[in-house]
Amino acid sequence: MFEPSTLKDIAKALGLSTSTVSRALRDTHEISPETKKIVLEYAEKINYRPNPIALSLKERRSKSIGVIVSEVANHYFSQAINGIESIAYSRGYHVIITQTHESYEREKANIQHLASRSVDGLLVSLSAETSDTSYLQSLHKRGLPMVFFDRVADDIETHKIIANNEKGAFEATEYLIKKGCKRIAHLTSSAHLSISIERLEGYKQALEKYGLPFNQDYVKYCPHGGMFYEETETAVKELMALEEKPDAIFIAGDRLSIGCLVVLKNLKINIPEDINVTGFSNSDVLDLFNPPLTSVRQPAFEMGQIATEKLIKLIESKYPVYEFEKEVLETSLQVRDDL
Amino acid sequence: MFEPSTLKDIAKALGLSTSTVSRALRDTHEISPETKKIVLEYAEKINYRPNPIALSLKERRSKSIGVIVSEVANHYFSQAINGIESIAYSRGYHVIITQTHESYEREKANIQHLASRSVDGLLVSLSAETSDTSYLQSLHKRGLPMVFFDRVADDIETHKIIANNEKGAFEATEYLIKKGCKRIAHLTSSAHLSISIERLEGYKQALEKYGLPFNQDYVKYCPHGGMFYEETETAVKELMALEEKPDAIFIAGDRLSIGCLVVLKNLKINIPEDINVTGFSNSDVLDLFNPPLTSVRQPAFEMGQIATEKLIKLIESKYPVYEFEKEVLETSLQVRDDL
DNA sequence: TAAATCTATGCAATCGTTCCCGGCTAGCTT
DNA sequence: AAGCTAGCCGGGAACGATTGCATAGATTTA
Repeated sequence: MFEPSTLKDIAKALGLSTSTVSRALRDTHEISPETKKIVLEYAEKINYRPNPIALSLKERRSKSIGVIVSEVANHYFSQAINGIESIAYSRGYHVIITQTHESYEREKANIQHLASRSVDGLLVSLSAETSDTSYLQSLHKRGLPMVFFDRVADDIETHKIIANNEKGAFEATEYLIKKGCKRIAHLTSSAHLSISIERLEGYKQALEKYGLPFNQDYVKYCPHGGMFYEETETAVKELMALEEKPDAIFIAGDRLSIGCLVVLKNLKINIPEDINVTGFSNSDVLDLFNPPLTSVRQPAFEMGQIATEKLIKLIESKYPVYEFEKEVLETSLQVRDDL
Repeated sequence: MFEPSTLKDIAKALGLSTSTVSRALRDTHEISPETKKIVLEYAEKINYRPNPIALSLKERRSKSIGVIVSEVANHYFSQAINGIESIAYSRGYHVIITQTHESYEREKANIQHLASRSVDGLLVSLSAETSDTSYLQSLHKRGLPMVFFDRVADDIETHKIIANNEKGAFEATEYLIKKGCKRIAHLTSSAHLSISIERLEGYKQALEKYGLPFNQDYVKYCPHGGMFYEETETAVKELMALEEKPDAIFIAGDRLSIGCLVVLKNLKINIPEDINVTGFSNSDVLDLFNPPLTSVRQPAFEMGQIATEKLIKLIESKYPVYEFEKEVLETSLQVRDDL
């Protein structure tokens, strides 16, 4: 079943050699116009398509890039993926998407699977659980091109595309402060993630600017990025059990933001009466939420595009690249006040 | 850069032939235990991994399956993809996801790209725009295994996994009727999609059972599945411009349901005062919406799993398969009343 | 003791494609 | 007329892995 035609088939049918057929199809100058015409017409007729696997073997590249994200069911990542695809397909590259579900083990397995399947490069956003990136290091040292986006590994020298997390976090916290909140908690993903560190920093800076004290008890981490309901629930409960209950929460991630709203609803904690909330999210439908959630939005699509462009440039570079850039894109605060 | 080691490298280093090395690694009985040990240890040391591309060329299969959905940023599809991955990876298959964004052209391009990249099989959910499936037909005739899920092509003989759309639609409509609605509109995707036809049928049956008249003006199609805001907006506006305004809308899809809520909000049409709404959706956070949306939920994860199992069975079958099944899974009505 | 069997290994073809190299036949130059 | 070049084409190696067959030496058997 399903036996695609090969060069050899054409050669046999036309009484030519495979090399002639190959050259005719690739439009080399050393094939006579008549032969070319015959070959092209026959190839068209039997709908010949070169076998990409054979090509990959010969060219030692697969024209495909691997993408590692925590999950596609995340507004930020699904938008970033659209950006990635838009560039990749226009440049003739395949996109293979894998999900870590915030698990280090799955991340490692997926990436090694991709690398051994000969993807030409990797677009990586680390999982929440990942703190050890040595396996990535070794792939990188062996010359596999990779570009990080969103959640980057600081100890690997390559291109990185991130949002201005500090400023985004600053603005979100400032927004809460200007609404009159005094005790602002911070719910975030795992502590070693680059985005967690940067967003925490922005949060701290806003507190400092407005003369509010920083209280470590107000910072709650979710090592699994809120993949389990219980994780988020515990964090919220701990916050609400504090002697000095927070009057606001700034949330550092897309999944976490929505997860936190669910928890608050289930715990019958009302927004904004009992507590104010704002967070990072790229969801388009936050307006529909009750109450609407003011959010920090990242330029996900553009981040995906830029990361892919840089990756393809790395892949197609004739010489090893040693100059790497960290591109920082601005976020935007989407104010949704329940007036 | 990045030159993985090959059988030849090992053979040369150890003074053996590639065939011996190959056999030693595959643990054939005809290699002496000592040789095996030496080869295995050396392979381990240099971290040898067989080149999957060379293997694909030889075995004439790639151990990868292609998935075609409208978009991953859709709760139904992202859950289905998780189901697909869970089975595929456990069976050693790669998953390549492509998005059509409801466009026929992109669907065709993606599928032909996948087929020419030698995926071993296809998991297909048709785009809203697709009515001509002849290009799929021809691939199928040439022997490429494929399984449809959710949005199926009736004229292609293969396995199909769908939800009980008729019953789901019936229950949703019935729910609206029991709430007292008399003029129930139906907002749906493009008319030729299998799910549209089945859901319309369930809607009609509910109307009939409860003695309500069927009015064609109350049925609005979105040929692009609501990919553009304007498309949904126009449909809703047309409904609300009718002489006998509907007092409820039953919506036939995930994206459409959420899109419709956004439109209603922007048009300042209030739920449930001005109109009642219910629809198909697999979103986990509908509870957070204002007002909450009662929805029909499909067993997306299971559908993905079953489709993948059947596809792999097709792929690995030694003989051509002519007996195909249509598996129908039950939906569940998630009642969310704003009491 | 010679033949048969067995063990351990190497050779070479194969998958589909590209490309280097070399050969042949014109036609052109001197 | 002999040599040269250009145009056109085929042969075969290579990419990395598997595998049927051949073959070497060692061992067993009649």
